[in-house]
Amino acid sequence: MLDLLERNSPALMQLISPALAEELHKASVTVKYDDGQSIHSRGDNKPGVSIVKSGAARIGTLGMDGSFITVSVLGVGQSFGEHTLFADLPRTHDVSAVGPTEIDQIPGPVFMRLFDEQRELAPALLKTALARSYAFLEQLDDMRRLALHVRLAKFLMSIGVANQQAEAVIKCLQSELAFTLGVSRVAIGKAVKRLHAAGLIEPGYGQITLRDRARLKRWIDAEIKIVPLQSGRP
Amino acid sequence: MLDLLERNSPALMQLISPALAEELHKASVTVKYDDGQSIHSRGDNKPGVSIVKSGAARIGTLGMDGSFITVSVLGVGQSFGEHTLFADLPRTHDVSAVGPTEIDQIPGPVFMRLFDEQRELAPALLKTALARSYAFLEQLDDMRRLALHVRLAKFLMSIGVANQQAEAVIKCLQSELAFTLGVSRVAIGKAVKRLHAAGLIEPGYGQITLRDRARLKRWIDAEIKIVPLQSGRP
DNA sequence: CGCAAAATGCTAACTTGTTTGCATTTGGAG
DNA sequence: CTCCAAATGCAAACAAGTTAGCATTTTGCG
Repeated sequence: MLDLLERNSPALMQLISPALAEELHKASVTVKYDDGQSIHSRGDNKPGVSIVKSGAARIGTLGMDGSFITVSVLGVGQSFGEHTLFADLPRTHDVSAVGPTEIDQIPGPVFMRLFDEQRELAPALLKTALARSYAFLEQLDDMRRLALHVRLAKFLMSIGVANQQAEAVIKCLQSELAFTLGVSRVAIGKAVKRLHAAGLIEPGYGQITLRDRARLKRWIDAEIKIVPLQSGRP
Repeated sequence: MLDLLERNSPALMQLISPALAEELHKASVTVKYDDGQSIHSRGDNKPGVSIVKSGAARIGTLGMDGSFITVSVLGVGQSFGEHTLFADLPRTHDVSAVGPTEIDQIPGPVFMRLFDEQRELAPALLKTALARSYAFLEQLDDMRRLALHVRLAKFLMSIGVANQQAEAVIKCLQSELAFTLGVSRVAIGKAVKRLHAAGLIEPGYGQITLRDRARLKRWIDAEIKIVPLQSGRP
């Protein structure tokens, strides 16, 4: 499943020591879910933190008309639900399993006890919260500022990142891209055509090839027209 | 200045004890800015936390073409820049003063020392970070899901909240609303006309009157078509 | 291979936003 | 009170999204 936001976000479990990770796991109740099964519903009022142990969790909002808007898909090690403890909010989103999934559920009071005892938890939680906050903000900015084909290019770039070579083949359906970027398939089709016409990508059946990632990056930077950010600290 | 996001967000300084607030102030360097003066620029790499002592700070992104997109306007007691310490990010936005403004600047190492010593700081920071995160998310959701006139209604509702009576007069220009919601004045004009036609608001010169806030709320809930959230904890 | 299902391409009619330009209304300064 | 500047209203031409429907290409299965 493609995801716009969590790709570059750190996972809580990777920010803490193995010992603390084990503590968290021991403090939790592990629940198994089948594909598509509901983990939490918007409006639920049972405070606690959840951590994806295996599989993935789709976070989103279910409309009364049956529509569903995905906010993010969390992978192994990622946490959610912190806002029920620290921000006095109920569950704000619907969460469901993507594929067979195990979730470590840590009840509110238990988590708060660990939070008080284990000093390394606070900075790790802050890091995930702030990184997400920034990812959301960037997304908001992009939606206001950038044309769809530029947002698409940016997204494809963020996926193709793992690859070292200039060319990168991305296996994805246009309908998945549409869903992820929150637009229709037709609109994605047009955006793909534009990027193809610019010689940046090569569309295929169930895949898109980035022809030259360095060139694509330069093209994106030129389109975005704001100062590109460097790495965090020197 | 109207702001979409911070209206319902807690301010760091209101979440901590007066003693700790004083500690933070003592640890900081207070800098004065004139209206419009730049406080930070995107890409700056000087880690630290800033707190609005008086006035207000506009957070946004300046495009190379001169365009500026406002993300939020922070009022007295609100903090920013935490991500430079906890999330390993450079300054991601341009920040400038709205009116004569004083900012308490706390250098990174000093803030981290206080963070380690003062246990109440972590939960307060988490609360602000998570509440902002949720506000951004809701905003993203609304942009994808709701028509402009519904978003406008929701925003007017959030402003008129302080008032106890059914009617509430909101002093604001349509161009300010346009700026805040990130659309053109013409689009706001059309949205206003629609809400007026529905008998929900009464447009005026430099103001908009909410005719019946309870009815407006019901109308919004019906349009939004997702489960309205209740208060945080019972 | 041959076929059915899936994915993509494309068109048309429509909606809602943008920009531009100008007319009209309103409030306040002199 | 008069007049000017600001705010609002409105229209036209355009841009970019939506839904709906259907043609075409591709893949994988029997």
